[in-house]
Amino acid sequence: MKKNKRSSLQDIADAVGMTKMTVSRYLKSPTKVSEDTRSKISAAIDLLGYIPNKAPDLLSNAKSFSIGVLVPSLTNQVFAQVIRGIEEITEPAGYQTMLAHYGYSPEIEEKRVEYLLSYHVDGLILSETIHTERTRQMIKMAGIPVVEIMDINHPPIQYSIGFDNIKASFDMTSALIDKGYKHIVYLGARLDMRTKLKLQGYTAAMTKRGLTPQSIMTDKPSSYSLGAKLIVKTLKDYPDTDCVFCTNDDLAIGAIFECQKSNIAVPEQMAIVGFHGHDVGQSMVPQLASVITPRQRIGNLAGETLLSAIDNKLDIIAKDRVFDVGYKINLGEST
Amino acid sequence: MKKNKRSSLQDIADAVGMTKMTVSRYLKSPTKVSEDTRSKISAAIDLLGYIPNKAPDLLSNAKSFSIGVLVPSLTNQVFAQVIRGIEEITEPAGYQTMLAHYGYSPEIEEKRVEYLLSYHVDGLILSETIHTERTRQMIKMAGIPVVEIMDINHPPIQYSIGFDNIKASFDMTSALIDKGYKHIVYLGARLDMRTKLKLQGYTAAMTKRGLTPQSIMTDKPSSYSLGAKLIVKTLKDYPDTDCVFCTNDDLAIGAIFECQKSNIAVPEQMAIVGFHGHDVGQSMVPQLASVITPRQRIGNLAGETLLSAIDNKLDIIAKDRVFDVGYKINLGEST
DNA sequence: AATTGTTATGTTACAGGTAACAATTAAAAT
DNA sequence: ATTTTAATTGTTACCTGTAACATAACAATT
Repeated sequence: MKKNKRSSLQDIADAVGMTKMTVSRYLKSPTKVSEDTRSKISAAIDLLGYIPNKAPDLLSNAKSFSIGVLVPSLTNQVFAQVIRGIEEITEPAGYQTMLAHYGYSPEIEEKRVEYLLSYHVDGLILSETIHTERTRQMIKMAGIPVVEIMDINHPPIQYSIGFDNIKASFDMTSALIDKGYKHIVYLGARLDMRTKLKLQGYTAAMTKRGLTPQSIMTDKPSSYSLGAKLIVKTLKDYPDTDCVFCTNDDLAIGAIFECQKSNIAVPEQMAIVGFHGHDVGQSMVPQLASVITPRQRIGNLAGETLLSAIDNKLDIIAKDRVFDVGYKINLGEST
Repeated sequence: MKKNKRSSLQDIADAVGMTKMTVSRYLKSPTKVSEDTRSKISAAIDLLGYIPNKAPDLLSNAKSFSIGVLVPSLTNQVFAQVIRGIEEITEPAGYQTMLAHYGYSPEIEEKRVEYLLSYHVDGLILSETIHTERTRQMIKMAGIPVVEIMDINHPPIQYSIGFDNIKASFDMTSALIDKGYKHIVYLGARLDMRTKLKLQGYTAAMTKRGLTPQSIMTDKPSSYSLGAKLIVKTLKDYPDTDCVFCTNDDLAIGAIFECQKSNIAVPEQMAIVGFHGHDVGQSMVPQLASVITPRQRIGNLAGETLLSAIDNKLDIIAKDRVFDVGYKINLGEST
């Protein structure tokens, strides 16, 4: 089943009685070889079935026309949209995306960065601002452009594109307080950096307005069912609660479903708020209050920045390495 | 910013006054070099920061310990779960996943297959049974194991793992008819093969029971909002409708939300049914009726089958190349 | 003292495509 | 007829790690 090795340029060349150089030329710029040769090589390729080989490209220091994209999770729709945004830019420019995920762990991220660099990607997009020391060292050694996305609270390695999670969370909390809520509880899952930043913003807003911050945190991964569990726990631990601010939409939607099951009126008895503005939440009844973040735009900008950096076109932006895309507060129908 | 080339084994070797062969030995099996050399090389690597290089591996015909996984879409949660299932098996076995998507297009799939093969993946998992001629030829030439997943209605290239979309759709439709629904409309989006197979099963069941199959099809990609639009169109085009069978959960959930907005009682006035059994649908109120498919299990089995084939352990299964994982009909609360 | 065994390291060759330069041939210009 | 130019193809060298084999140095055994 697997004996006959795939054919190389040499095999094609032998078949037509020429050198592989000529075959190489045929593939890269057909007009550089004679009409006659062209058709002979074409026939030989049809017969023998040539599959391109990336190995020599990597071996020489040629551009690989591939970029590495690292996201924490593939099940998280937020990143699916970011990826789409990236590829909208990089695909038309001829770059292949090498995608990997690291389950929110800096150690796994390190392994993934090594993996991507071992394939000589021309640039890297990371979804995190926290990295291991070796991750940073490898990136520096590789000497390729890097764009960090999603949060802009840490100084970037090179460029960063995202929004201020602390401020977003602060603003949403303030808006909820303005609307009259007094007992707002923050629900956090998967204790990654962004969850912590949002808690920080929430806490600051509550404290500033003389209210007591209260939170329920778990390191379990987010899911609808976890949202359901957390709202139950909230009602038990903090019976006065009139609003829950969830670290993401999945938790919030799960919480709403649970309230619907238990006949708790949303928002009359319980206001529920999420983060990011997922499609589900925005389409559902009641429409979920959420911090709407421009995921696709982040992807677009990350792609553009990376490509510009790869092409050394970034002297101008060099001073302005952090790009804030902002966010929008939507109080929806669930508050 | 990008002058200093990353260091090669030769650079490390030069730094400690040895040949790169010794450095190579140190990396692969440290005990093969002397204690003294070991610490010197280790120090040099720390200083110069060696990043592994896949190029020579690819160039020689060494196993790459990578597998290619092709999914139609990353935004589709179904495939996110399949991927998780695959990696649960392949990661611990030391294989890296090279992931690519092709937007339901056989032509793009062809490009992606070429891309993956150009990186010498050891095996391939495809989410489709329809491929271009060149895709098939390349796979044959490459001589690597291939597993096709999701549907088992077409004879596989080598192995296939999934379920019978026609039968699943037939069974669900029959169950709906049994429950008393008479005017069931099928809603289809993104007219890929599986949508068509499901329509086929639906049509067969309706016809068999003396009912008139009616469908609304669009080639737009599935989304919640499309589900909303389609239910509106259904009510206009087929006012008698008492049940809609959607080609996937996204459409169904969008339809339910729309009904909730328009005060159409689900299921009393309109029953709504989806396909796959997404978390959202299973958690929501009312719980969505759906064909529950074992996505993660498909991934697990695909991973296991592929690894076995890579290790040439599949003489036994060779006769039994199609694996049916089945499905479950859940009539939920939305019927 | 001569032989064998062991350990550590070195040498050579190879995988496949392409840049850079060289060579050949035919056609065009003097 | 001779030189110039253009078009086409060939040659060489290179990128990097490792398998396979070779060698060196020294310890252990007879």
